[in-house]
Amino acid sequence: MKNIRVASTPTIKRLPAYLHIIEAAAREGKEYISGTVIAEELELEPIQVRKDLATTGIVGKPRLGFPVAELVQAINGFLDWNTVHNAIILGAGHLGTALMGYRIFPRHGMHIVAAFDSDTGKIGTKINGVPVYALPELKERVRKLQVELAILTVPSSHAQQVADLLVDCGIQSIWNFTNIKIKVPPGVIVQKEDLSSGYAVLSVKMRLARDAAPEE
Amino acid sequence: MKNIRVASTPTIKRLPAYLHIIEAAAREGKEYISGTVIAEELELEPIQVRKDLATTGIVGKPRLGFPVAELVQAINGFLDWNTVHNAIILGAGHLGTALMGYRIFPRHGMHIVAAFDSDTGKIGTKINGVPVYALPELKERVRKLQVELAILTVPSSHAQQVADLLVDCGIQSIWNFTNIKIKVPPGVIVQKEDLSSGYAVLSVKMRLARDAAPEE
DNA sequence: TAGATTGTTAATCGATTAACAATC
DNA sequence: TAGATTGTTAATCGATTAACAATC
Repeated sequence: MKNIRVASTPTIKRLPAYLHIIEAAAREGKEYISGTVIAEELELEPIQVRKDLATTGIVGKPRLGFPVAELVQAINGFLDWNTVHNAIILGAGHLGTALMGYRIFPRHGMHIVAAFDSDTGKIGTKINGVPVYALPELKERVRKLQVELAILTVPSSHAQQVADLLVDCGIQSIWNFTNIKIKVPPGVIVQKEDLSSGYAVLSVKMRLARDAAPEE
Repeated sequence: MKNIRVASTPTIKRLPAYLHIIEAAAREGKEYISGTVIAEELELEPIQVRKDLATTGIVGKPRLGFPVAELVQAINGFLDWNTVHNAIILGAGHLGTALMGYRIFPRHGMHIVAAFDSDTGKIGTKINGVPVYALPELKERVRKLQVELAILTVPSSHAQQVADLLVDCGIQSIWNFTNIKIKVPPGVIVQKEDLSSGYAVLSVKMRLARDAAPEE
């Protein structure tokens, strides 16, 4: 299990898309899948897919491609998606609720075991089977439930404040869905899910398309 | 208005974060902001901020920094966030509802003017002030409301089918929140918001942190 | 003035792409 | 066998970073 290589961030970001396709192939009973086929599906270059898959350590067979079952195992292993990680949601609004309902997360080892909100109407209820607690209970619940990851879906105005709380509770990893760059002590992992970035890229593409083909 | 430069995708993705900070500076009444200050706030290199800001065409003053008001205008102009774009939501579930409630979108020119869903319980109602229609009405509404952008928040299993519908209605830009790579004709812009990618990066970071500091 | 910050040009770094022998 | 696909090594491309003169 020690022959796990390093991979660049762009490579890591592409792995889930590969996994998605490879798992579909597995369900269809295919034994091998070629980098060429994956590349076509995702509109990537075959060489890029091969290079990326090389980081999993799985060797393919010329003419046939890569062994499907091994690849699924290796990618899941590389991403650590075979291990269970308990997570909590901070902010049981629509976004938080949407994430609680995502079926893929538990399939990738992420189990949302609790949500926290300041709305007394929600506290004590269950959303999608996930119990909603009040914030003062955070520390104890985190300890008891062995929470490793906190998902931040509170309003931006509360983001830093809640992040501070999380850090205080010993949370080491935060998935930040707010548009605030939160400040945390060194060592705490923060992954920012940046809607604005995506929208910016989209906006520029739309502007360029409009500029290219002016009026109708 | 023609001195808009090109910018790389990484640069475009950083611009909203810059804008966020610069607008805060504007609210505080600051006339100038230096690249150094922005860099510190975002934990980036000052040289990178300067390079990025150079694409806006705004020239800074040594010692002082960049003129705040001009930067705000230039970045918004570059991102085309001063122009109104009508958008629709496909799939009025929790994620769709969350997006309808985002206050930042209208501030960046994006107005969600309608939502579409197959749930008869939702059709005819308003969510966050946005009317929910049935899918068969799509074509007519798109035309009447002059919709430019469609936001795809349907279940993955329906993603391609709904995307086909959108293309058929003449939609040129799709913001895809499903984990499916949808197929569209050339010319149609698709921006994929990829939760799995973010989760993959986070997972690997967590694994590496764990491997680095083994057991406790 | 002194010195922090800009803008530009050059150097470095890293990711993508190309080329091609090896091979199932 | 023939040929599509792999894996490796090298070339290219593009983004980041460094260096530094110009300047407010």
